[in-house]
Amino acid sequence: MAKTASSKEAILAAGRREFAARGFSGARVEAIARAAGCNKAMLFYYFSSKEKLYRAVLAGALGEIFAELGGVVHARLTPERFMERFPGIYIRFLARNPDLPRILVFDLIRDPENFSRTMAGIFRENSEFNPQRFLGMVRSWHDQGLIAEEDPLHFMLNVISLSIFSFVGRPMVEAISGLRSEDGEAFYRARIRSVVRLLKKGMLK
Amino acid sequence: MAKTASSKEAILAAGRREFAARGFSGARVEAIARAAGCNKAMLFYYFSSKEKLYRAVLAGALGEIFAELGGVVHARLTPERFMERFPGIYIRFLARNPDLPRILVFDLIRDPENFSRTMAGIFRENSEFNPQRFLGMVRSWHDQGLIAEEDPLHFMLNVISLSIFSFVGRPMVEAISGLRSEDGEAFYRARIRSVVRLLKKGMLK
Amino acid sequence: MAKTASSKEAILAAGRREFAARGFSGARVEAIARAAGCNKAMLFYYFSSKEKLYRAVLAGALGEIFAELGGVVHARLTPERFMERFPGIYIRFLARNPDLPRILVFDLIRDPENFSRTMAGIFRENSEFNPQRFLGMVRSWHDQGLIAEEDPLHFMLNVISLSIFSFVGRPMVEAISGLRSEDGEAFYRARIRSVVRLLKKGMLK
Amino acid sequence: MAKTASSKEAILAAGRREFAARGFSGARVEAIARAAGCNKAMLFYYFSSKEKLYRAVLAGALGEIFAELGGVVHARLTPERFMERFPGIYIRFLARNPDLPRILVFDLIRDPENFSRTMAGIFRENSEFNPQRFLGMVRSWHDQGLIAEEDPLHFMLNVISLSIFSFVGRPMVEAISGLRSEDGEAFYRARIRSVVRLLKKGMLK
DNA sequence: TATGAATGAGAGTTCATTCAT
DNA sequence: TATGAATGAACTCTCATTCAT
Repeated sequence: MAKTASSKEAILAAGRREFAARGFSGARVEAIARAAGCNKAMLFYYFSSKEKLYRAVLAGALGEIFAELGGVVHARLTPERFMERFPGIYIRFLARNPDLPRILVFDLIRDPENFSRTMAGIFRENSEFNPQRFLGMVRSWHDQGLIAEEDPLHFMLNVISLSIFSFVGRPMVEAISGLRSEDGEAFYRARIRSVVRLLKKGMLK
Repeated sequence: MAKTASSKEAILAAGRREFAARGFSGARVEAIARAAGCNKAMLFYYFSSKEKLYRAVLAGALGEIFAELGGVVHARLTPERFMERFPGIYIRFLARNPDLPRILVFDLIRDPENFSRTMAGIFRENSEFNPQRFLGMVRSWHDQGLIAEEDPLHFMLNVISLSIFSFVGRPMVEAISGLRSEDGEAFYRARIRSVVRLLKKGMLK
Repeated sequence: MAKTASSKEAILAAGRREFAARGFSGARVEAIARAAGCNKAMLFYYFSSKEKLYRAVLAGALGEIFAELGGVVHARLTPERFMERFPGIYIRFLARNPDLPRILVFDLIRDPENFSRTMAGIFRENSEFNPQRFLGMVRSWHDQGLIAEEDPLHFMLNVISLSIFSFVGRPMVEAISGLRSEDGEAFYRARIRSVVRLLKKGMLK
Repeated sequence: MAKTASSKEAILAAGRREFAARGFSGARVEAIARAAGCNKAMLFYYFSSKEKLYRAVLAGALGEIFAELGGVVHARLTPERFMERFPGIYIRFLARNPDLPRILVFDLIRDPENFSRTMAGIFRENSEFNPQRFLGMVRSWHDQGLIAEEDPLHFMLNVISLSIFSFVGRPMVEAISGLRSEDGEAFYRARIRSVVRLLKKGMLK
């Protein structure tokens, strides 16, 4: 990487790519170091183990995602506005950072405990997105008769599933359908449109 | 495993569990053999490599899923009926076979090419579910003005995302929300209800 | 090593030599395997870690020593007879097995806790030498007015020091004195004579 | 360490402790530096290698020991006086500097050649203790019929073994006997008494 | 005199795979 | 069909040492 960027940052970035591509066990410390343009030993100098580097990468990934979410959620948000904006912001963000959903999903499967712990830590440190506040908002939407879904957990599962699985599941659906979707921009635009329509029509009262 | 089951079957079953829990690279041949109650060498005797055992496991998993799907899709299916039945069947099936979604998603990320190839092979051998026929059906639903989504790829992404991500994403949403969902049956019932309602209200015209 | 000897034995023997020559940290797993005529991985196959191999070596060394001691100590032993025979048997045994005192002393310094634990284990399994019985014997010798030293701990320290330090300390004394002692047999004979005389004259009443 | 002590001194002291506890190979340069309160690089700045630092530590240890010995040996020394005073002085000195016997014994085993060379160097620079003069004294004691042991090498081995092995062998004897000796002062007093009595009774004519 | 960052060689350990029986 | 022993390559990690400042 650029000589100006500190080695630590370079390792973190390279680790993110490698872990996203191969998962924790599949990733090679050697490959990460090479990609970061430095010595294997530096990785241990800064992160002391592959595991800890991985945690740092995961924490970074989650941190970015929730920083992004913080921007969408604010006091006077209506459910309509939320459903119009969230999928676009989220899907575009994941498209710009394709490693993120992979790392998330890999870890979600491999070690859910660790995932939860890391997330809890993120929320503690990141004041921009407050999950409790958001949950309260969803509940009040239901109480005001604005949305059909009364359980905020399922509300969120619906929203997040549609957004995040767009990425992971795309090859699956392509394989099933035999259709190759347009690459890049066109696909995301269509995807966002489809999700927004489904959410608004399906969840607003 | 049981002395009655052949070693080969025992290895396949153990492999499925191990691969689901740790992914391809994370899985250990030794652990699979031990769990199968036999010698490491037997694994190579029957499957000749870890990679080939993995492919057999993945093929088995996909085969089961599409056999299940075959039961839902038939000539006179209406979209309403499809949306009422699919999530329930699919979610309950995945709940009974929790290793399946994990293996799918792991492999989807790790090696999408292989995933597609394996799927294509499945379709060739498995006459019960014909994706092309199903796609045609979705298109005709749209042409008849029964559904809002014109692109069958996004139609399927919507349906599948909501079902499969229920499993993978549950710990994520629990971590965000701080809510522990009811375990097992109650959760699945609620999940199915929510997905069916969303799909019917959101995608039917 | 001989093809007939099992690899496990060969590794144990090679480990003893290597640990004696270089201590625990100085010893190289690679070197042990090479000396044992087998692959590094075999060492882990049988002993699972360098540390555990080391413990096995130490336990073996201690076991041999106490098996030897068991031969000297019996019911009707007089202190005179003990002092006449013990140094000879012990010194000759250590001379035949020069790795033993080195390993003992290395470990005594490095990890006294581990040393004690290992010894305790040896005594439990090795019925030939019963330290408690021997201690009782020493006490009764003093009560009968046969020996001057009333504390059995110091009695043993005296006896053992003179025997074991003959080996470790020899290069030290040679360096101080500038004298090169005769190698091998002649030295041991002289050493045994000197120790026996000192013990008998100095400790018998 | 203390800001007043120069870094060089601090490193030497820390090195002595670390080498004594873990031997040459077991000692870590990093740990020494940390214990000395300074940077790893400083260690190389002052001593240019781990090996050279070790030699400096060993030389220091031996120097202190022989400086101490110089005080005991003087022209008109009688063997009786020597045996009365030497064990006490030596044992108390080692008790005050517990790292010394460990380093000595570690090195004695690991690299006797180096040990001898270092010792020779010490004697050349340290006029207070002249081993040749002392040996002549022992020989003349024998010629005058004052002591039983005619070989000065065995005379010294006897004296030194009993003193130095008190430290190294103590955990061994405690493990054998199951007795925990009194800690500290009481043990040393008893040990000195026992050694002095044995030497005087056993070696004086 | 002091430091944080960097390095290369090599350490212990793991792992898929094969062999002899 | 089954097994315990063996292997070589690769892996994560360590460590003495050096460099730039």
